[in-house]
Amino acid sequence: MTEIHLHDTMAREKRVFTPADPERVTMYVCGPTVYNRAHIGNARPAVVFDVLARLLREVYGPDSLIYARNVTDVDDKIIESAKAEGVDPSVITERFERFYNEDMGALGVRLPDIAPHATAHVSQMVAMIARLIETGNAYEADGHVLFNVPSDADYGALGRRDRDAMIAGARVEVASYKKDPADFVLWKPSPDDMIGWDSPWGRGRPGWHIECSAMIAEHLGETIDIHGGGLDLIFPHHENEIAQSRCAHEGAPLARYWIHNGFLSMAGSEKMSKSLGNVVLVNELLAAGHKGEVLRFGLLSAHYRQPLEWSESLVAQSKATLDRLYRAAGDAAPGDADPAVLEALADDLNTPLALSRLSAIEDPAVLRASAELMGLLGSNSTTWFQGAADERIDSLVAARAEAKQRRDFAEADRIRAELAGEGIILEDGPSGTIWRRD
RNA sequence: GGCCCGAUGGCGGAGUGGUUACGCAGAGGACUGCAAAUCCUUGCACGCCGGUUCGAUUCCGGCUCGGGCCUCCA
Repeated sequence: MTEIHLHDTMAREKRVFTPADPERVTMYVCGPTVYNRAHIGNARPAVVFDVLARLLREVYGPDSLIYARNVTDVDDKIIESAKAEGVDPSVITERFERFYNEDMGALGVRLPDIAPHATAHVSQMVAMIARLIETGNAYEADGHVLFNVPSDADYGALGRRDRDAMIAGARVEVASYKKDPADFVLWKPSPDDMIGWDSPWGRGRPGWHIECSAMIAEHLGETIDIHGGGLDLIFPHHENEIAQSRCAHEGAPLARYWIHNGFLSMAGSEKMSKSLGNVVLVNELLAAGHKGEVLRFGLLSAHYRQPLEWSESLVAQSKATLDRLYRAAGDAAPGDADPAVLEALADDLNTPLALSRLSAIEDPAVLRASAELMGLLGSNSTTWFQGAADERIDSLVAARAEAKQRRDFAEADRIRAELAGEGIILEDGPSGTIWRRD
């Protein structure tokens, strides 16, 4: 069996991946908060962990992985959007979850096995919060329930920061009801006109961090194999998840491997973020005519832990490379994957190396199977280059062939130029002329 | 301010204590009626300053620049 190595954020080094149970590998990735459309930076973790899921299925068997990616469908930003539109929050969350799945689907991201929704797990959250109060790790104050950070001696291990650093750097005013400035919210009160649930502490709604802890315990267990997400989630989100889960589960660690993807930035600027307004939405890129697979290739062109600068030229290069790979693959059915490609992926998901190894593959069937490990080259090449069939183009191509036959090159070139004006490129090969959309 | 990460040729991007991938773009050639595609050939790099070493892009230290996190941003 292929040995997988993964960089574990907790250990700060690459470790051999050994699942607790090879027949039931568990992975949880923090999914979207559904209140707006995904930008290309949001797509990076979705694509990266999609590739990891494919790798795990390749190595351990298709049915041996349980991959869960949550949907955060209760959140203050959602509440604000709903209020702004004068609709129920579910209208917002259902709309943007659909958009999210459409956009990610266009990038070749498969749906996870489980997509738990926060709103469907409030009772589990309430139970976990109650348990944390019991164990002395949480307390009720002013309608809120807070996790008491000093009660957890191991707090801060993932992000490697001590309490003084956390407090010294705090850029948000500390709420007066907190016993300790580092304490974070597990439950907060909701006014009557706001979405909320009844609880032992009054009507309210859960804090963000408890959602993931409760859903992981419900669907995957107390200790999972892999927990993933973006680098920015290390602190506070994952740190808090770890503390909640460990304290509620008698010290059982939440995850055995922590995997974090690096950030995507826009060329010449800083982090792409909603608050900075420098976002490029996935659906906008698609609408501009970029194929989802091209975007996927671009996202995989850098190692997942490296920073990635998104640019027009990255998209253009990705397309050029993918075009060449599709030509090489032709319409061959997938055969056996090249071990060198699998080996690159097994080495901490080294997709740039894996992609480069595709170039060395001579056999179309092997190329196709190897690329499919990364969710690439899934179409047949005719569809890739031509899209929908077009009789008008076919007949023009036929007319040009006739013109060529009678050596009327002026007419042949006229037709070729006419099509070129529409972005159609002709290629004369030994078996006739084929066309493609540029 | 604290913690963390990065810096490789025109561009993207692996990797390595000593012969330095691969792709895109460029140049030349073959092929083609001309192109396109393909094939062949080809130029181009390891941020700066020290140190360790027979030898450093690779290890160590410092610096510069860039990026991320510091309570709900992937």
